[in-house]
Amino acid sequence: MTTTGEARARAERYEPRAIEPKWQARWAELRLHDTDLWDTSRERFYLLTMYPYPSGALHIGHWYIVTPTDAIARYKRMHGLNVFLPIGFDAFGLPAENAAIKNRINPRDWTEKNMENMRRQFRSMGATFAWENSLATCDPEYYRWNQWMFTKFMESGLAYRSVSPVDWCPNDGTLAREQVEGVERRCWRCGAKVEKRELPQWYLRITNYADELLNFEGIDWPEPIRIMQTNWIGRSSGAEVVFQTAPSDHHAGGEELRVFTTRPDTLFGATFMVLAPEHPLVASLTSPDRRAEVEAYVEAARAKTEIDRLSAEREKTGVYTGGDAINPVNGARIPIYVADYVLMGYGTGAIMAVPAHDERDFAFARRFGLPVVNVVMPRGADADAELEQAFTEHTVDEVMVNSGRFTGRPAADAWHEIVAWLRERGLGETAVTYRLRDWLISRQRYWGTPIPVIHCEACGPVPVPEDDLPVLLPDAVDYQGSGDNPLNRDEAFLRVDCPRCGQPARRETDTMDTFIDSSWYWFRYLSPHNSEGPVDPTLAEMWTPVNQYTGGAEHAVMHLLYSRFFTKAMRDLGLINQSEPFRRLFNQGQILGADGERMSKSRGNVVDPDDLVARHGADTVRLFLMFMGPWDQGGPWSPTGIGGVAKFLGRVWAIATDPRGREPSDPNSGQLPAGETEADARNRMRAAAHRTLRDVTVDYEGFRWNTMVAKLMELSNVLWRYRGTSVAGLPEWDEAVRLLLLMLAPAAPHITEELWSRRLEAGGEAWESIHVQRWPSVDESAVAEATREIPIQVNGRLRDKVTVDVGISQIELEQIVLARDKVVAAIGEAQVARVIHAGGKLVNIVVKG
RNA sequence: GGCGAAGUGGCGGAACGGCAGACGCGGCGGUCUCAAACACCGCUGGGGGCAACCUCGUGUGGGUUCGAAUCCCACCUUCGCUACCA
Repeated sequence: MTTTGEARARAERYEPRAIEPKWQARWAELRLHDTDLWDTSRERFYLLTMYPYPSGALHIGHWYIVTPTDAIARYKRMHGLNVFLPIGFDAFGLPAENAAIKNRINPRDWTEKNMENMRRQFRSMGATFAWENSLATCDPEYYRWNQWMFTKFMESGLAYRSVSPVDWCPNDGTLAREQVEGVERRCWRCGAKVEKRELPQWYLRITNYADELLNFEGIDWPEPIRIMQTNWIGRSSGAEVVFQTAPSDHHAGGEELRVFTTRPDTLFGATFMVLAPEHPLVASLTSPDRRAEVEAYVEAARAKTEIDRLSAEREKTGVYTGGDAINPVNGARIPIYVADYVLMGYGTGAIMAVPAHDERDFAFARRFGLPVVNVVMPRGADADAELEQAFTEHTVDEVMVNSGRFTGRPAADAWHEIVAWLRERGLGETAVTYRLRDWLISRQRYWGTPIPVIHCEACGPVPVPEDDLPVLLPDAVDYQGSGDNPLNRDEAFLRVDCPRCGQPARRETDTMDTFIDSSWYWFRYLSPHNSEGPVDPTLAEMWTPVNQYTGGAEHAVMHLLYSRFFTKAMRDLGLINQSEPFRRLFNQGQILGADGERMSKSRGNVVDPDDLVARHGADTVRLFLMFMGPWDQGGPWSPTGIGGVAKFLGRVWAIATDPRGREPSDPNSGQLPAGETEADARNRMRAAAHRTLRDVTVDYEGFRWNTMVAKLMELSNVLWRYRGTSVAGLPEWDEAVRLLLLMLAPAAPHITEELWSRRLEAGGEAWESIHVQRWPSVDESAVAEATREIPIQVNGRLRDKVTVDVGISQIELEQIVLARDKVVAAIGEAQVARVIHAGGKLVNIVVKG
């Protein structure tokens, strides 16, 4: 018998550091992953993963997204598809600028350096990106097309400038609405409390596409994302109703006051009205004796941050303006209040308040002692009962009360009848309102795409002519140690003549939200250096929509919604002719820090993949991330268990390189399992390999990596048991090893390539990468089984098992089953009522008594 | 408050109408070693039994079914998103 030391000296061990860089270099040299986009001979597959922000280094979360995406690419290539898997950098944005201010360096240098490091890291994981098609959004070659499209949008009216209250972060300037987070109303980037400011800003009319964005036909996206987008767009249908202001000492009256309501059936119950503090009619409605109070309230509301406005247990506040309105259905004179629970940005910024049937109005009425009039009640209820809370049910069996001519009508019908009545008199109409607002894209920051506009005193804002694009972002900037946009001080940048009238004018200094960049980048990957236009129409037609997109769900109502909008807007510019960007979307889960919190430098819980790779090798890290759990789940990072994956690869290595090796410390090593013949073993290996292939293929298709890896582990365990025995090295063994390597190749590309090349060498064959091999096909005859073990239940409880021929008839099976000792014992004195044969998989005997 | 997802061994998780706990970690016992690490072999949901086996078990309570972790109803808990949207 050999000693362990001798055995080890003989068998070469798996050493990832020795093989991974070698193959990465070889793949790059052979340009194995650059895609020939013009190849029409094969089916195309555009696989896209969300491009990263060049923060400096990849963290384990990037690996968690990219590793399986890369495995999909490799798997699809093995099916003969022409796969395009590009990567680039979301290279504009605040961290670069903040780093620049702090360290007094140029954001461009900082960004370039980070991208270089991250490219190295991507290569170290063996990712098969098409680097030839890479892009960085801070490159003028890229952002000039942001500008070009912006000017087109200006021409078509899709981009516009407007002065309105915007969310303002003291550090980061203006924010889009979805960049303000949580109850606390904090900035998504820096966490500062967000205020409201009144500023002239640029917007894109995403609301024009609200209805189209609600339609998800033809795209296969996760239900939760579709729901989130649907809720975010927030379509609600109701009616717009015109009230008139009532004349009084200080106000002439007769002015239209429009409100939006989803409950026109409750119109008779409107006992007061409420205007948002910003509403234009507030000033003229306010009576002299109330002016001081109203102005103070409006001023306070403006100064308040949203947090304050929402805090205090949502206690309702407000003041009476001294003005009144006339309810169009019954002529009632009702008071008009100002209150900040009504928002200027939604509907018309004014509401009719129906305290009996709206919780907020009810609370307000209670607080201010305003009348509550019931107008919709359950059939048979007391019409004038005093309500404890607002009655908001609106099902089928409510009837109208206190509603003039409509009293007694079913509430469901009255909804339409009242709208019809209003329509006839020109006092109202059905209307649809959206929660979605136009997209605020101005940012008072330097490191972004300059908005290509020139402000001329005579001509107003004028788009920069196409021939003058791009408006280059000046590289030499002086921050003077402040967060101010340095473009505001850059005279060379600012001074320009008006392209329309030639008079001296001034450039716009705001830059674009970086979500503009990411709203069309996948088109640009197809022709990143194209100087004719943003997209190459032929390539776009060939390759888009993207077949599969992978990335985090946190972008549900930001990037993923903007991208859909942009695709439609680009379609309407005639650039492309498709309406959706991503045919299929998969949202992987998020890897959290070991503490269960989101990974961040400030928390100090970031996991560095370089360390892990240095210790275990890229293949082990890749496989471990895939093995952790379902891909859409994510979870807290824990490295315990990575040793199990390393052990698995070590065994694969030993199986492939040393089939005759034995385990010195195992006395049974080299022996077939007790009672098993060589023929049994050969069948078993073959069956195991082909069953694994059948099942693993399904897992690959469904991105179920954890079970995929588990099944490959099972197959390796079968082979491990036979290693060193008389069947090791026989054709069945050899076939099983071959299949194991092929199935593992997309997930663990380096070790499989190494072992594959050794096989070819040993067999005297010329080298050909494992990654260009065809995915094997299942031999059904190997999978088929002659006998089957049938579990036997009595009244649903497992009592016995029996192995029978697969083709056995139910009658025969029943005879065998009922004769089994354990079954007889379990039945006892009882009577057999029924015998259930569950598809030949199980027998259940139902007994009574 | 609203919308959504999820609750299974000590842990990550399999199974998604038909043998609960695949696969792996950890733990326990053993082989090898001067020793440690590595590697290897065996056991490992709880309770009972020398054993074959019995019994209880998938957040809680009901229901449907021959049979429920899986389907239905109610509740509890956790995590995401949202937040006075008229």
